[in-house]
Amino acid sequence: MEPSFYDQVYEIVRLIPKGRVTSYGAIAKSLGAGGSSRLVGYAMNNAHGIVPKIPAHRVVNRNGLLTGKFHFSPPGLMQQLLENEGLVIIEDKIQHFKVHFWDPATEL
DNA sequence: TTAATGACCTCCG
DNA sequence: TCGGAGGCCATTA
Repeated sequence: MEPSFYDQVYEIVRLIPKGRVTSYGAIAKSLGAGGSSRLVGYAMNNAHGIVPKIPAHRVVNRNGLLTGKFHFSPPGLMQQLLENEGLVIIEDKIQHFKVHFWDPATEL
């Protein structure tokens, strides 16, 4: 099976350093997909059965809002994991998001 | 092959 | 400032 968009997304998410977060659009752009931000989220949907485990909790939307937290079980797990990384989450939104933001296109 | 889906992003009212 | 609708592209059935 050739490396598909999904594999690219998985690899990028796994490269996210601890205590850092990124956005779907940033990942898509770094892959050269630009407008395929939805594909990143769609890939995360399949990431539940991917190994090694994908730190999807480090991937949020452009506003730093935990839009996909409801896909976790329990839904509060995503916030809990981010807080464990040293991040601050209030009302399902990452505080100082731009400070903890990790741009794969820049870091890589 | 066509049609439908989606953990988003951006624009317009 | 807040809310709603459309568009983007790859994967799956």
